[in-house]
Amino acid sequence: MPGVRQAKAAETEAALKAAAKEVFAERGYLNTKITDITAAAGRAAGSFYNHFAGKEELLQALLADLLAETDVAVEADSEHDQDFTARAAIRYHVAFYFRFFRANRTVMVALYQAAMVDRSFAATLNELSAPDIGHMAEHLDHVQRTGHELPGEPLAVARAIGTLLWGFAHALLVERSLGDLTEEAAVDLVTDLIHRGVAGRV
Amino acid sequence: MPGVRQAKAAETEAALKAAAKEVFAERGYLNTKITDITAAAGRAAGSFYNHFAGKEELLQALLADLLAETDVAVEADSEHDQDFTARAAIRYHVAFYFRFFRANRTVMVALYQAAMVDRSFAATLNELSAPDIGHMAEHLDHVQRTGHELPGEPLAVARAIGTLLWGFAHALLVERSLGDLTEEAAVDLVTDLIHRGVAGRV
DNA sequence: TGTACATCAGTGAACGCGCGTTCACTGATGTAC
DNA sequence: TGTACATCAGTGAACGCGCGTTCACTGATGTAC
Repeated sequence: MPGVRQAKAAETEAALKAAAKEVFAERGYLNTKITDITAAAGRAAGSFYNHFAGKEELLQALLADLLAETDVAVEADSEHDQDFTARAAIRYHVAFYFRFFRANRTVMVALYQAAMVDRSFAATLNELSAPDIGHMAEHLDHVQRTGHELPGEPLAVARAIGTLLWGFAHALLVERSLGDLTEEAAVDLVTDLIHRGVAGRV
Repeated sequence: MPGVRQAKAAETEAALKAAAKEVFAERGYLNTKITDITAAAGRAAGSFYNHFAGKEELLQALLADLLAETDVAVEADSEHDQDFTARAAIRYHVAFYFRFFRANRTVMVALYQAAMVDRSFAATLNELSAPDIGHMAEHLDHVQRTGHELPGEPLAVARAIGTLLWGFAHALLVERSLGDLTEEAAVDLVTDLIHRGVAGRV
């Protein structure tokens, strides 16, 4: 049975990643020690370094996994209503964002925490959101060209929307500081805010 | 000259606080070592513990100072237009928030970073924003009672606005991820978003 | 198919760095008489 | 006003804990012949 070694090693690496996600979710990236991860994965401390140079590299691996999975989902999402004056089009985007955030919150929040301490992760986070922002800016540009008065430059408005989306998803799904608001209600609220803000009326 | 000791001690404490702010602003709360603070203040490491039990307590002292100063400013702010359907009323609030954030960003961001690592600071931050949110919720309640259709419950909308304000001020004044957008333009953009979102039209 | 050797993932005790925290000491300020 | 002693803020070297990281060792897998 050739490749048994490789398979075992891959298994250990996967176990470390899975354990890292668990323990990040539980106590946060910044509060997590290497030995917390290896313990949760049921491996010896030294084993970690067969796979990752440190906690940062592990996080980057988690991000790489996330991006690999997400490419597919974004592909499927590319066929959507372009007209940002239509509430349904905005809602679709907002719901997509919330779904993405919920599915990947552990890694997203870990990245965010890492960014507090390490400039390179801050840059990574910016790069991550850039395509989304650009995408929204295009939609907004179209809105503007069809005669609507935006509250600012398309790019600036897109950034504002990005901020609102992140902040709201974070408040709802991480801080849980939005009372008993359901995700549905949150999506509707954010959708309305954006829709009104963009299209200029109810 | 009685009280010279007290005065010297108070001076050292003030120097430590001032140095802490500097060094927090420079490299962030989480990346700051006790000895970074004492070095910046030109004191010996051991001196720190004559004044604070640790970095957390120092941060709480900075917060206490901030709150003491701010009480006055908020007092002066209490005479404002209550009608949140008026753009000017919203703009006043937004501008006030941005001014506050800019004046106190170092401590606010330090608190935010501390909250990533320490639940009790997360609670502190929530308590800090609670009055503001409540205040806005009242305004929104009034808007609702005068026949406007809000995008959600007043409290939920107030929280959304709080999220938007924090996120935008943070992006503009800390991350500097909003391009060359000026603070004026940012205030106008956020004002428009809120105004349209709340009042339902331009 | 079997034997001998090489390679490698995993182990966990040990090492050592960084940094928070302590503490014996100093010199100045305060108090008692 | 002066002297003797007490108190206290500040000092910085030393201590020690926590944790990341290493490394000699083990046992299993792979390779050569």
